[in-house]
Amino acid sequence: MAQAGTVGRILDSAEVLFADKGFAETSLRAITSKAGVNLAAVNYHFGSKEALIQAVFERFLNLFCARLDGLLAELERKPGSVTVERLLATLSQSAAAVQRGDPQRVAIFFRLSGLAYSQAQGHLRLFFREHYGEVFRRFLRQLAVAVPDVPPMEVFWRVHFALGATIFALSGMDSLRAICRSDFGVTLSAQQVNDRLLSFLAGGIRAALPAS
Amino acid sequence: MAQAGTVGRILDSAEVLFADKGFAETSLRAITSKAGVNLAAVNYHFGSKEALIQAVFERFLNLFCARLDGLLAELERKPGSVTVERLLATLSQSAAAVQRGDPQRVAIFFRLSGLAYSQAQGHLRLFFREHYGEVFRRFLRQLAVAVPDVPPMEVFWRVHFALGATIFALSGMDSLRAICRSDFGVTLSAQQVNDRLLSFLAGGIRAALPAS
DNA sequence: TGTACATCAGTGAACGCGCGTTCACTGATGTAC
DNA sequence: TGTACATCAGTGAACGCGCGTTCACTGATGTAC
Repeated sequence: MAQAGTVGRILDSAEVLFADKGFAETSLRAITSKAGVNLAAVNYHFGSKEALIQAVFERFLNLFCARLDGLLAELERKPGSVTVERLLATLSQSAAAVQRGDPQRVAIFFRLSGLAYSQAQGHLRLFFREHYGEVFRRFLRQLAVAVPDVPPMEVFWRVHFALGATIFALSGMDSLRAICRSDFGVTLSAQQVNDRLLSFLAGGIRAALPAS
Repeated sequence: MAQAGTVGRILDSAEVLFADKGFAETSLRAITSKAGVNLAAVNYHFGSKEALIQAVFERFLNLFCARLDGLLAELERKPGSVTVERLLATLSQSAAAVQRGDPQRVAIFFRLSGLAYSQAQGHLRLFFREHYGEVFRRFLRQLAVAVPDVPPMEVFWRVHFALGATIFALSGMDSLRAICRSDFGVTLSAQQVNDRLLSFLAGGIRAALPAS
């Protein structure tokens, strides 16, 4: 992450600053000075700030989706044994593929996802659906098989609820861990938070259906 | 919402525009021209843009917390009968108190909450904990009683997971309902989405504890 | 091997624009004597 | 009742600043003949 070329250094700096402050609040000047490159280099290599934001996401999502795709293919080869827990663990592992040496990058990934979701209703959401909708539907299909008592449409909703809980919890994980430490005197590791989250999600996905 | 004074008209316009585009992306010029007031009026009445953002939240949170406080006090008078479902319904009702005639305002409230959470790690989070931490802890206490099998620290985490699912789902509700309609041919009402969310949350809060 | 030209990463300085904020001012209403 | 002054909501125009973007330029490397 240090000796990369100009393009790589811009991406490295941009993802950290974006995750920290948000897209609008991070200027190209901040990014390029952190990266040690010329201000004009962003527009030279990426074309615009918006395109840079997209490129930052692309680097994360390509790693994540490639891993997820591979793991889902593996699971498809042994049907019947696929449980909710195993599918959730699959997502966990895919997110870990994003690390590239720096464990902090998983947190950055989730903070960026949270930002992308709440801001920028437009271009990023579209970009996501276009490039990664296929993997997502593949995951949904397997999950529907794992919980045969829950109709597909209910699975759809519950996955989105779960997505919200995940992004929200993991993007604010550091503050939550600090509060937990001061309120309960217990210091949880990231892994322990993750285990708790997965239990919660599995419980939600398998919950009793609402009376209709 | 039409014939209010300058201060009210500014707040009304600001909350809609902030919810739609985010804080940084909404200019005071956009707010004041929508409100039909002079640009300088924001700084005259509120002091700064940041103070305006805080005032927008204050108006929502005062309504929400007043209602929640009242309902929790009622529940405390009849202990023993307090269930997870009833506590979640209490939150639902409190959120509805925010409407003030316009049903859209609940969605605005949640979109703003989502924005506040992911952006602006600083002043808003602090403001929230300072002014509304007491009601929040009161709610946590009652919830811990309702699920005696789940230790308080686990309740803490699960409530934050639930908060994430809620803010995420409700702030993006319109898009999710559109996807649901196109993928499953079913049009759900806001109330139906809400019922599904509450089932999911109850399942998550009552889930089996992770193996430690 | 030498020369002319093309390509391309990167640069430094400037551009115009929209932003939040400020300031001197107006006009209406209230208060003191 | 009349006059002088204070208060306050609101205004119009301008301020300086930081922003994303552009542009003419440099210097190194590759290619053609």
